[in-house]
Amino acid sequence: MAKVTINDVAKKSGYGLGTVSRVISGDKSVKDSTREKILKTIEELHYVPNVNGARLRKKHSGVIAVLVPVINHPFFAEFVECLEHIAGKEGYSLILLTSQMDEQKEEDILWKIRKKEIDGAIFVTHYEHKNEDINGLPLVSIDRHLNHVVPFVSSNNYEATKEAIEYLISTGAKKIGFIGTKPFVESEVTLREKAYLDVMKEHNYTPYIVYEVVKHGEEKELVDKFIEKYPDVDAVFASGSSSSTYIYNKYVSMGKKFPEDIQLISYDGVFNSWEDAPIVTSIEQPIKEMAEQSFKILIDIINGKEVNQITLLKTKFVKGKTTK
Amino acid sequence: MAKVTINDVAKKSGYGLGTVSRVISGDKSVKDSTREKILKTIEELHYVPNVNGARLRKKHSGVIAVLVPVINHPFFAEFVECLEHIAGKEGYSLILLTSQMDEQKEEDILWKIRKKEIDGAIFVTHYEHKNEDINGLPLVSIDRHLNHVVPFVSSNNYEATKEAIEYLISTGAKKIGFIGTKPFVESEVTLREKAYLDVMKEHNYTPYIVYEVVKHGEEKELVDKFIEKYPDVDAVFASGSSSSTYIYNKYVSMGKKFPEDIQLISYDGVFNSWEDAPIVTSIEQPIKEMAEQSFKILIDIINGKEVNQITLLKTKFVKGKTTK
DNA sequence: CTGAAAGCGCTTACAG
DNA sequence: CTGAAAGCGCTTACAG
Repeated sequence: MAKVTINDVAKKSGYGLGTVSRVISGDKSVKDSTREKILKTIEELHYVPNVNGARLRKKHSGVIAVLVPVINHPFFAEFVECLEHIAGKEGYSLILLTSQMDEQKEEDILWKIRKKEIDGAIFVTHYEHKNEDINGLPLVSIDRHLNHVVPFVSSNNYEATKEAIEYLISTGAKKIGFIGTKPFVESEVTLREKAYLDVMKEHNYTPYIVYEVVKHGEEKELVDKFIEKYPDVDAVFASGSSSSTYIYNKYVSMGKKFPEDIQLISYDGVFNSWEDAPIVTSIEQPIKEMAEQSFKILIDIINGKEVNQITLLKTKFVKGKTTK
Repeated sequence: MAKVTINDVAKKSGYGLGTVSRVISGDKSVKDSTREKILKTIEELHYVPNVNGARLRKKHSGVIAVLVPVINHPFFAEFVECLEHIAGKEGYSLILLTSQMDEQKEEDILWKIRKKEIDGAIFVTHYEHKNEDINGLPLVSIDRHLNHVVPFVSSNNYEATKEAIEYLISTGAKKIGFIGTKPFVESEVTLREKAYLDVMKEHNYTPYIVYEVVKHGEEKELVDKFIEKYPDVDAVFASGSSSSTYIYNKYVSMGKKFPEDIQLISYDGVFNSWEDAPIVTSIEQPIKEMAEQSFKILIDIINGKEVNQITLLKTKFVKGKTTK
């Protein structure tokens, strides 16, 4: 049970450790008969290569990290799940970090790169970073253009929101409200509010808006506030799916009927598979594609390739039962 | 920008690399004035220790892994989130693996231990493992006694379910149904069905049960099947919270009133924070404590300490609006 | 196609 | 309190 190393395999098989290493890494330049013998020895000895030796020597780890504010949230959970799947398929391990309970995690992820624990990271950052801290590091940002250097992946927030609001107008909605969690920092997500305001202005509609910074998991407060402040709107746009179920239930319990009395559209369109079919009309983000793209871009950066700084992916308008 | 190593720090500061290493690791035996000088040099050089050198030498990685079937599920998401928080606080990195899309991940996690990528793992295993594959590895299982060697952490499934069913009986329920996802393998979770059947028998009640193996995310099928098969029950016990919202909505849409016409209790009691307050009466698992315990046990194993093979944590009965 | 050698960047007894 | 040396387990030019 003493740990067996590549040296033991070399000795027992009668070959040099270079050759053993080549067999392990799948190097083509090894004679078939040699490979077979070495493979047999590996089996006999129950040899398992130690990754830390390899990582030290090769100068990369085959590990990436993903940072999200929270994991128990439909969008982030789905995103991380997709990413884990892709990373696994491509032979990468995935380290998970959540930042809402501990801001420090955003720093941690940078340090993990510097100390060679990971080759790079994909993050949904909510805090500020100095350029000097992030420049040159293999990073991909979701929804946020950090410093015009770190590439980011997002959805077409502006256009999608604009279309949604215009759709509401086309159905005859007169008093259209907006409920949104304001990002801690400048981000693509802020374009949802901008699109809303732009359309309101264009049509000479009065905006009814509650848009504040709250933590994930506390979106309900905004909804309650909105309903109290603007009890008589006839349509609501919710920027973020996490509150849409709550909004829906709230109006139902007030005796309002969808879509006759009130309409609702939410961004994200993540509905938990254990709930009923999509009830709320929503702008569905291409989460899987976002995960694929951000992974691909990160790997390209790691491999020194050129990458696009901006990647905006198309959302899908999914009609549910909350709009006319 | 050439990478700076511990040697550079030693040279520039005028000390040996052993001393530099001691400063980095916080060894007390270094003179204060020496420490300061070396710290200053580290700063000047922007030196960041390479973990792979240390890991190779120290023979452990400071990384653990968690494996769950899926992450986009209230129980697992919450569990992983708690675990990530604890691991981070204790200086461990956490690798995430999800197995439902790819069974192979369960093997992967074992290999990661053998190749020294991680020091150990906590897993919610759904597949079979040979004893020879897992014995001696630092593992903690959730909800499942794999082989009477791997320690496991679970909740008091049997007692909690028994109490819940008896509660339903005490309120006058006569036709009590059970909807559950059957685990792929023997597990503590199977005790929920056993408790249900035991109570039914004891009271001479007829059991109405739908209990089948389905994937996470496909629990709805069981619900639909149950309702079709037993349309006239007056109480339902759902083993697993993931379908309780669906069950609730389903009966409501059928025109039934909770708790007058039908009662509902679900195991888990995870409700998403973005939904309304707990509506469904539930048996709430102490997820945070389960994460803490499994982490602690894993670290103890890694450090060669003795650990209990069985850890059953107490659930909490949370009365909602779906029971009398 | 294969071997011998150098070296990745650390830590840890050991000696003083 | 500190230094010099050995070694953790690999990979990769280099030479043949």
